[in-house]
Amino acid sequence: MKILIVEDDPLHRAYLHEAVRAALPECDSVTEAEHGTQGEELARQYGFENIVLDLQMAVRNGIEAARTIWKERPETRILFWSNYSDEAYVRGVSRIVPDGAAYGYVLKSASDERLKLALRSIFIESQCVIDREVRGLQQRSLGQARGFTDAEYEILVDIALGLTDRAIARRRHLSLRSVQNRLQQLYDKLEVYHLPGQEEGRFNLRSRAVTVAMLRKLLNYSALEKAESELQEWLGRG
Amino acid sequence: MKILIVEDDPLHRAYLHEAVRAALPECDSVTEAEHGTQGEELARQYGFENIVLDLQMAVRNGIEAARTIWKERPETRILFWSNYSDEAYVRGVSRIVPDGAAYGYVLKSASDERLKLALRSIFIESQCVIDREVRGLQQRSLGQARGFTDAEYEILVDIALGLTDRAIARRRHLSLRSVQNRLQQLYDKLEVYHLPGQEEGRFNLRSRAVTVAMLRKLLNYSALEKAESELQEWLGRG
DNA sequence: GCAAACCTTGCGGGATCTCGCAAGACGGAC
DNA sequence: GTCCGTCTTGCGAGATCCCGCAAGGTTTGC
Repeated sequence: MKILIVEDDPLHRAYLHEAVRAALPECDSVTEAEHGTQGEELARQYGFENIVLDLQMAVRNGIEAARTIWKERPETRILFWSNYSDEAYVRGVSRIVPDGAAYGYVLKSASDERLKLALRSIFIESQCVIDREVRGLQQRSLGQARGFTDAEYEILVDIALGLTDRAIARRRHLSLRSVQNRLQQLYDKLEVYHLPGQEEGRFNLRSRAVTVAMLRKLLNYSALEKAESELQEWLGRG
Repeated sequence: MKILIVEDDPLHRAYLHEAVRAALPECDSVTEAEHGTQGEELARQYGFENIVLDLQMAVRNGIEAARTIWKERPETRILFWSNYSDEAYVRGVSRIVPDGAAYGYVLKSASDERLKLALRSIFIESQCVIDREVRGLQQRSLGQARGFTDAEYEILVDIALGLTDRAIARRRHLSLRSVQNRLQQLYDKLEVYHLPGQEEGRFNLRSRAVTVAMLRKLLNYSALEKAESELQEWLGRG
């Protein structure tokens, strides 16, 4: 059995290497990659079926890497190992998981024991292992109950990018009024209406919504980055 | 000589501990704290004069911790050890350094050798050691040349928080038109006017400015968080 | 077939934002 | 003193945003 580790930070990489060795004695080869792009190349070149992948990487995002890896080989087993349980990441991951693929999501704050268990479950048993804390988010995120619809998330991203109502309408093939409707819906859910302490005076809803979303971790830097590059692409075609 | 290490991540904490031991044989006691609050308490309780401080921490930000530590004891020597060289962090740090205090800023990506050198320079020689990459930012950030004025940064934060022009005017004791002037200035510097590919159509400048600032790392999550709590405080006094 | 819930769209009005034009205040350079 | 650059402020116009009201369409369940 061969395992590929893709992780930015040398310390974490070494730790992972050690953990894999300890948890999986049946593993006879551990390879390390220092960023997403290198990870993709190694995965393609040597056809790794078991990958441990960091989500936050400077050069190439874990989500981006996973997307291309899974596109070329959907049965690859991937364990995501991440610092945070931001909704933006969780949503990103669950968007790209192929049907029936075995994957896992473990936080870096997890104990050695949890990590070991996850490694064995995924790579030996092909089971999905999702960290408790992340699981909670996933439910809300996908189950719509109290969480965000795709439509709402989409428009949140659009205003975050700085698109006008008109531009959003063109991009999403909607009328102006529909865009504004969705915006109201978003504002409702984010509860951005009145300033907390004050009686009179309100926020600029559009900007406030984005910031509240960031503070609540519905949106984060890498989600913005991804959205921005998608926007650029759309503009190019537009 | 006693040294306090304040760092979230157990791996990095252990690495730092090791590095301190190796670089400073004259150091006879190394203490570890797991987050900012604990770091503050330990610093206060035992009067540490030499502290290695992580900037990104979940519980209490390194910048916040440093602020209170320096308030109580301005001659404390602090080495900031950080993942990123975001302008938001650099600006945050240089805002709170007391006059004449010895401090350092080293990136986590630095080599063992660089870290060791920095440790000795700061804690033994009381010299300031700023990482190359960070230094560049600092020049631009403070020297105004091509960088951002305090006024511009301030208004950037205000619109990021979702304040209206009127609210900003009240908060900063300016007229409406002055606020709008500063906004135009900000928009100029961030170059948010026309969509790149397109001929017609524009951005929503207000939202776009915030996102561009985030993408350029003039603003980041922890800066937003801090600004939000300051806003809440201001609203409370209202 | 009908009702209820949801989404989409149009219209219109009031608030807000963006910004050109222009006048005054202040400080530094000569 | 005088000139110049920077910052502040007022006025006003046009664009955009926020949103109530209301009509039509689709889906779901009875």
